[in-house]
Amino acid sequence: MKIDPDSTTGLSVQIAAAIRNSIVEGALIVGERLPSEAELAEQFDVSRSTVREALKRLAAQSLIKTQRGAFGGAFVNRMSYADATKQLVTTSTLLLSMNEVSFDTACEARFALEKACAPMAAKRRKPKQLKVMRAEIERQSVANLSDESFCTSDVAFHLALIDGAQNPVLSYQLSGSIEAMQPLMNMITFTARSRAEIVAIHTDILNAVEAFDGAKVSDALERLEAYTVKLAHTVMSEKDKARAKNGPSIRQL
Amino acid sequence: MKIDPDSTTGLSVQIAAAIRNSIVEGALIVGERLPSEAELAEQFDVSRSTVREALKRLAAQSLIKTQRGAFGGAFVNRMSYADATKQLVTTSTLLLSMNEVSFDTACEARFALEKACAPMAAKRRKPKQLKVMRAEIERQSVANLSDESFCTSDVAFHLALIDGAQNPVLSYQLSGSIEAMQPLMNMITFTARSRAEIVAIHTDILNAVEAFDGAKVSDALERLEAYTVKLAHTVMSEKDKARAKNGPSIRQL
DNA sequence: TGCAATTTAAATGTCAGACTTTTAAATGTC
DNA sequence: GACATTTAAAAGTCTGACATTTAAATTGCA
Repeated sequence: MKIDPDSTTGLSVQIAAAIRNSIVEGALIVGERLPSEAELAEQFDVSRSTVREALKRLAAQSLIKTQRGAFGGAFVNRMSYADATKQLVTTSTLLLSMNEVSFDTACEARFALEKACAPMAAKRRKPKQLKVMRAEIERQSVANLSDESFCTSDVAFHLALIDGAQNPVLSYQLSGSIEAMQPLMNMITFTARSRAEIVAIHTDILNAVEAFDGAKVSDALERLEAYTVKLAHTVMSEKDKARAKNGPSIRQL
Repeated sequence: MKIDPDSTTGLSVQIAAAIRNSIVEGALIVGERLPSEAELAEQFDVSRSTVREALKRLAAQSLIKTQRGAFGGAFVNRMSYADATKQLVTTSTLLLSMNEVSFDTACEARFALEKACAPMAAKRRKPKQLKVMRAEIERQSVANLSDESFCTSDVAFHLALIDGAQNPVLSYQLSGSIEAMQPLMNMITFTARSRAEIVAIHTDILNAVEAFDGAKVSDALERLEAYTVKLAHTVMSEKDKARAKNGPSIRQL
């Protein structure tokens, strides 16, 4: 673990990279305690603040966790599915919101992945997933639900569906593309009619999953994708019309 | 953007969260310059070092980039696909290496996603992707190639395949699951025979993609998955035997 | 002896202030 | 006008101090 004080890259960046490598390569294993900040400062021949900045970088990536007090310090963190999902959602959300990704492209990716998951989910689903899906459909049917709550429930429904595949890696990967789309979905105002349509398709999915019928799930997902895209286009073209009347917008989809 | 000095969570964590929210919610837009560290310190009523630690956390997530010198400062970063992919690969790699995820589970997830992508790739692929795939097959056929180089080329081949779908979001998502598996694949020693088998399947994929035949691509991917799993099991059971002779191992797959 | 309260020491967290380096704009010079 | 110099703003780094937290060690008491 050596760093170059004359490099143009900052010292704290180099130190973070050095420690990150040690973790990825297995030289530092889960739960292991790193040397104290003071010791690291001496080892790398930098000040304690520089070491701290490096450690904060690693903490932001969930690579380490710090604990205060005697016998505290920085410990290599076991990356949990929850940690990883949080990271993935933040990254994906920003990627989508900052890169003029069209709604259609994001939607296509999301449903392509979900459809890949559907047959497995239909085959392996447990009562637990059916229960969650049913509960979310109930919630979505409530009349006075806000658009945002509707979207949140929608996300929960689909996460339950993919959980049915009983593959945590798949759940992790998919949760990224599904949750990251929520800000985009939140832009849509759901009329009572469109909600009824979506709930109907969700019900089809639930029934198909319950019947272990993967093909039917895929079919329903395809319909849902088509309907979602159509809905988004309608909403967006209406907003376009409003924009044309009210002058240039501040931000576009 | 307010923080609570009496909270148990650290000040730099709170400040990072506050700024992150401003970015995610759109209050700070891409390219915008944050106040200088000194100004932020005054605004939040903390020391400059605390502000710096907060900024380093955000920089580690590619949310901001800092520039030195006059008219420098911290700027909201446009999350690029490259940035996002790097984050995703780091996270996924650690998730897989630290959580006793079975090879089969990771492999299943990876191929499920890739199969989802295959029909689209077959339909839309451009000469560019064919060219890359062909070049990588060439590389994989070289006799004296190291196992690691073989794996690297394997990754490049599959990335080219999914690029064929012409959906950058999909490419981003998939690159995570494919690249993150590389450390697991690197544990396998590829015999000349197994390499020949893999190259043969890759060639089938290339030909099917060239012929716009999505079904054939999916079929080939299924064979590749089965073969990969079989190969991994063979290697692992042999390592198990070696372990049984040589005593307990330090790390298991 | 056994347990509860207290002390202690080792860490991280925070602060304050100084100095270094980088960088672009402003200024000066030919 | 083109080029060199100065300047000022900002991040990067260093030093040293103090605050806070925490678990272990010690002490005190029954």
